[in-house]
Amino acid sequence: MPIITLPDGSTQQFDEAVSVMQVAQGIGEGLARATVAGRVNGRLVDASDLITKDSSLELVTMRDEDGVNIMRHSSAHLLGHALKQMYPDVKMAIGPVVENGFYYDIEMEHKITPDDLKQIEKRMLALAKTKYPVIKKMLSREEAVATFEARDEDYKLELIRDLPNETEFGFYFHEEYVDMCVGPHLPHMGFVKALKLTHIAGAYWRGNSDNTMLQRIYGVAFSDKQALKDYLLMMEEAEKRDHRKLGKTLDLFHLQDVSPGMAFWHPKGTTLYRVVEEYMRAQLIQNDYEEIRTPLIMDRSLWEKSGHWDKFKDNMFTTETDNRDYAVKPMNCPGHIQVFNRHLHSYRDLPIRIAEFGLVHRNEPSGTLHGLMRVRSFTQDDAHIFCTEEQIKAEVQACIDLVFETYADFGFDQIAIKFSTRPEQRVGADDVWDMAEAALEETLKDANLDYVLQPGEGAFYGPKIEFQLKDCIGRVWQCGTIQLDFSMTQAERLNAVYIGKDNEKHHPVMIHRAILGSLERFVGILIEHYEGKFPTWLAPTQCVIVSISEVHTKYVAEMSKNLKKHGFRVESDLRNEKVGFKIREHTMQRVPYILVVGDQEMENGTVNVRARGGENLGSFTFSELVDLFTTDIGKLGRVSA
RNA sequence: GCCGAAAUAGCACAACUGGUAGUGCAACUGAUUUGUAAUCAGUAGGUUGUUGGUUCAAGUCCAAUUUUCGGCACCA
Repeated sequence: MPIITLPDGSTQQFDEAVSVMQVAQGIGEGLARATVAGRVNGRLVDASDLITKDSSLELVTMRDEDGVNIMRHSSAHLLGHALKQMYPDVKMAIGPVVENGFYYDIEMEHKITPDDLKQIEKRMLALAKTKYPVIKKMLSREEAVATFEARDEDYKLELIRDLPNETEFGFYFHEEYVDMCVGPHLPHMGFVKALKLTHIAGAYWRGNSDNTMLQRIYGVAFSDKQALKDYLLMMEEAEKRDHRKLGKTLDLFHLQDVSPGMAFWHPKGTTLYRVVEEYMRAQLIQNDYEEIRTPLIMDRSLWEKSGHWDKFKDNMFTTETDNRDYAVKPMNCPGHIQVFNRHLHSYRDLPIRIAEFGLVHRNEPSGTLHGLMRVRSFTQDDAHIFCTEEQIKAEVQACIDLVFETYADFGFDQIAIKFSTRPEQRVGADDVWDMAEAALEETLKDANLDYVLQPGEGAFYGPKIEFQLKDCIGRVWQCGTIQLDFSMTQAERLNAVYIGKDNEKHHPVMIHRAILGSLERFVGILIEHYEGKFPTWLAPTQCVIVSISEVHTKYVAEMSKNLKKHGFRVESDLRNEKVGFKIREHTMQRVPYILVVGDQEMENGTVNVRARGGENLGSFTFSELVDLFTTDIGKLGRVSA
């Protein structure tokens, strides 16, 4: 005799077990039609599921994000339904929900083409339009196995085998198609209205590169057609921000197949890169770091000793001369320890913070390269802090503060934090790892920061905190990192030493830290973040002086010279073109300020200022102009002053 | 590295089933001396990523290779 409590606090009593849908029908026909699933005592269940005891119940509709995700999940089944009709030999693997949609991994002879995708999508929508009911049945292990054996679903059978303790399996029947799933799913397919298959890709079975490669079909699905349209429009807008595209149109950098994964920086891109680097250099000085430079190529034995060779030799560039093997540095830490060890240190010297804009090379697998985001040659704003165990927390805290301050100056406030612990392949004893992990985690907790734990994802020498930023279409890129390392400084590794209070030799703790991470990647993210409309302090060209006719040439030259004296990045446009034409070009190049100079301005000793975005700020004298620029540049990229 | 797709002038793209590689913008030259998102006219520009093959004939078909794109795996 279940008593059901609804979200408004009202209760309903039933004589016997009742399904979610029946309760919905009792409340109203319209609500029943809209019901996708139920949330019973906080747990999502199918609309057909029976409630047997006293429970709270919320009806889940497509207005609920959970409802939309259920529809997405059922859309994956729908994809299976359509595929099986069109390609009877297809074997289904897994089909989960992802952000905005779903995918299904499948195996079959025929390689799906983009054209096929359209046909499959058409079939899916036609099937959905019939609003056929989805019927759920719980099957015993034997029945489940028999069902999939009859259908040659090898992958599904493997999934069942891997759940040895499970006695019952949820099966969802979509007309002649059947899929196994914990659910919940739609009561009928009429809820699927706004769906698009987006792309095909390869994916390893169970995410393991030793396994077969399957075909993965990605799709997106939304509650209604407008939401789908909005999403597709948003993706189009996002593509316009792509740093690879803007890198070309704004003449910032290019990539060329003579050097895959290594950027050629053009003058404008170099300026942008340099401003970022100089900002970081100023931060180093403020925060008591010492900047150094170390060799690009070092003897292989050093990398063997550090442990990098063992783990990463396949990804290291090497060279050989005079019968010696060298490796191009993939990290800066071994070099920094050489500089630390140039003389004996006292405990009084610690912490010692050694920084380098370190150019590193990593032979990343060819398939991973991606514009400036994943490259083979990049500069890290790297630093290593040598300190005592007592100093760890204060130093890590200072690093975290610096990360947030720096990101804020660049206009980022959405930052995800990950905390990664010991991996399987690692150096160092477990009690040392215990200590290192505890130190990092405590600092995160003390700072009241939300973070996601990633067990087993740490570096081979220590646990790490990672700071991640999103690119324009939601891909997440790691930028900053703070890693704790008790191993590299030990005698059997690179043997960094200081003399303690006890007059004995000790090995310092080393904190590896980078704020921006890879300068290349960070610049790429900046390009996308600002859509190339950089705040004035970053803009490669801060203003262009545009002459109206030839008679103004000299005045423009003088104005340009004076602005450059103040350190502004100025270009002049003296071309024999109409003003409208010149303004159009510089606007498209996203220059923050266009200064127009004609007879009037020359007479009054002023310039007419047009701000990016088209606003005319009016006439400015030279000193007013300097004030305007100085104030603007001083704001850096901060969202609020 | 794996799966799939793509590569044509500086850029964006075209060239039906194999039959003389085009268009727009940019560039260059000339005219125009111009007031806030495109002045007009002309000129030049390509061994169709590379190598090999099929064919009377290849941008187009086949093979290899390089790079790029979308994912997957990887990411010190």
